Parts: sequence; C-alpha cells; structure tokens
Amino acid sequence: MTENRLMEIYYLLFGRFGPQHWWPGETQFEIIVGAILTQNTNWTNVEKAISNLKIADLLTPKKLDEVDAAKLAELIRPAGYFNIKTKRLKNFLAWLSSQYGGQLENLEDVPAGRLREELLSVKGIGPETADSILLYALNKPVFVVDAYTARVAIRHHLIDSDADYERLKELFQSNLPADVRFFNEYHALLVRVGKEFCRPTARCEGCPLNKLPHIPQTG
DNA sequence: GACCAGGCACATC
DNA sequence: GATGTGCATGGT
Repeated sequence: MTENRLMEIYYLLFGRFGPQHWWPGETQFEIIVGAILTQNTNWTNVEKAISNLKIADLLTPKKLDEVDAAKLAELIRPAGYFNIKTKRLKNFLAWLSSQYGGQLENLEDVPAGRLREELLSVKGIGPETADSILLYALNKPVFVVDAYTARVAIRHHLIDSDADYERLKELFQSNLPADVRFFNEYHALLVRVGKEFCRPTARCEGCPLNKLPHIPQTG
C-alpha cells in the first residue's frame, strides 16, 4: 500500500539523516526570497546572493520593493538568472504591496487554497515556489514537490515516470497526514537523499532506500 | 569542458 | 496539449 511505503521511506530517511532543520533561513521573508532564488539553482549559489542582500541591509519587503532593480540584479548575480529573478522578486513584492499592504503578516489568515491561487498568478511563481512559500514561510500543510521528489518517487515505482507536478503532490498529500512539521521534514529529507544518492549521475551505493524496490542508478 | 543545480514563462508545432 | 528553449552562476 502506497501509504505504508511512503511512511517506510520517511522513517528510513529520518533514521539515516535525522532532522534537517528546514527551511535554511532566519525570517519569513528570507525564506520567500530563497524560494525564488533557488529556482533551478544550487543552494550554495543562493546563499551567496542572500548574504549580499543581508550585507546591504535589504532583506525586508519594503526595502527590497524600493531598491533599484539594477542594484538588486547585481546583488543576486551569484544565484544565476539574475535579471529574470530580479523581475520575479519585484513581481512578488508588487503583489504583496498592492494586495496586502506589503505586510507578510496579512497573509497569515488567508486560506491556503486561495493564497496558492494568488501566488500562482504572480509571474515567476510556479507550483513549487508557491508551495515552498506556503509550507516553509507560512506554515500551511502543503507538500512541496521538486526535481528530487519526482526522481525518488519515480525510481521507487511510486508513480508513473510522466507524472506532472500536481499528481506528484497528490501522491504525498493524499496518502500522508496533513501536518506542517511532517511535510517540512519529509520534503527536506527527500532533497537530502536526492543530493547524495539520487542525482542523475550518482550511484545508489549506500543509499538508505536501497532495501526498497528501485531502479538501480548506473551513472 | 561537460554536466548539474531545491523552475518558470513563452514560442512553436 | 505536448515539446523545446532561454535564462546564468558556480561547483564537480
């Protein structure tokens, strides 16, 4: 049964890696900025960009909304795609400013489903970024799917290889208890095992999920 | 030097 | 509706 297999995977991962303490960010806003900057990008590059923003004392919605776009682009350059990500950050801030007075606390009481739709309407925020913001910044019980989640699920025969984002999300959300802490840890653990053992060219040797049925990686 | 990394929007068929 | 492409830096 899928539910039991998903729990087994969780316990194997947690037993090996322990708590991951996600999201790696000190404030709600830092988490949101990180969620946008990490799109298709290595986290270490994102850390450099966020460090630049901290040093420049710009890591608040108001300051980032007001800063010159060219300056912002220069600061986030290490995160890659810096021109498009500048626009995406500005798009988010424009939405926050116009719809919620620029105050993140005004998002707290908005139902998760409605908030997700609104976030998806912001150009540059897709399903993964929206769900990351909902779960990690706003503590809503939604499951975050990313490239690692998909790879692990497919390689372990939990879902068809052509499953889209929403189907992958449903796999986890409909078979697991909707709990913020649990979803937080589970996704973080999937990224951890993905980075160490489930990359396209990584080998399965030593993977804590090896005892489960899977497609052996030969790269 | 090629490949990869915690996506997304847009063009084209 | 499916498939392809641009966006860009930095580590392995």
